[in-house]
Amino acid sequence: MNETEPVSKTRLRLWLKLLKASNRIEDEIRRKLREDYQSTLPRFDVMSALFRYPDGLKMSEISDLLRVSNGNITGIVDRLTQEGLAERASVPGDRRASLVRLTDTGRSAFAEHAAAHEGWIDRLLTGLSEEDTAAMIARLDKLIDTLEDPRP
Amino acid sequence: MNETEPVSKTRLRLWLKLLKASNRIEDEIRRKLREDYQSTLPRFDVMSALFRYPDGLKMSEISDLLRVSNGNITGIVDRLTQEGLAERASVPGDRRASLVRLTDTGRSAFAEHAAAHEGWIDRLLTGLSEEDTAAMIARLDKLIDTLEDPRP
DNA sequence: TCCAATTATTTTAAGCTTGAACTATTTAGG
DNA sequence: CCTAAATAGTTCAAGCTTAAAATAATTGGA
Repeated sequence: MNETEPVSKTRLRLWLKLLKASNRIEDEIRRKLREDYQSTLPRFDVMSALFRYPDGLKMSEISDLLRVSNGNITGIVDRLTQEGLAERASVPGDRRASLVRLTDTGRSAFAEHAAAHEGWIDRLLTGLSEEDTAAMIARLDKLIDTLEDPRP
Repeated sequence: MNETEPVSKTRLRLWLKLLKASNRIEDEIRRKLREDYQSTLPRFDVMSALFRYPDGLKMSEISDLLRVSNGNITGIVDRLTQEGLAERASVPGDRRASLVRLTDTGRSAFAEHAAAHEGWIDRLLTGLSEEDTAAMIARLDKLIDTLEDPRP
């Protein structure tokens, strides 16, 4: 590649490769969730958040954690509760809010999905050495730090 | 981090960071496209593909390039043509197929969006050094190679 | 105590996304 | 030449996603 490539072009190339890699992995995860569990990645993400908080999360806490809109969470939680995987409970002292928890069924279903998910990722990333994996993690940490920094 | 972490956990951590970084950047790109151009990332992607092929692409060529379903492309191209940014033309000798091209309006709009897009990526990735950028690119190339390898 | 401002969630309209079914057309083999 | 199989694109149902509007409830200051 040309040594005189402007740094903005190099960064664009980095972004396109980042996008390509994450899209390829995500496509595979979505396919496996659908085929093996008749589920979806957004449901998996919501269940994952709820799994980490056994006492439950409020709707807006879920949307904050997952960085998606409240309206989106309403729809996903509606479907999870319809299928008996999650339930809404009232919040003492605040009739506006509701607390969402996984049911026992939901917890065990998620535990199985999560184990399988880890196996899929393990297989997909087998081609990277441990050194490359560690080196990527270190640099992604730096990148994430700069992305989260509110300074311009 | 614990030296004895299983390699599958390390790979899972890598995946989650990859996802976090690409989601943060993508969210910002989507926001800027909507606020500055009243456009969307899928439209940008389709226009980008068409921009690179001035003689046009068939519908299924667009869906192959972008790795999305034909039905999705139908909808996006419908809206781009309704807004005068693209047009469909017939394919000599094959009445099933159609060829999609950007209009002059579409070409100039995309050129502006693409220049802005490069500037946004440049700004978002400013926090990474040139060494780190190159090191990431090299490793993402390896990762992409393994993801594209059809061997199990 | 009252009420404007704020908050929590749902609803809405619009865009995107998939996989499957459907329609129209082309291709290839008998 | 004929027709089954394959192909190109559209339509459909269902799920996701956003931002904004709407509704119900809470909060805090005058």
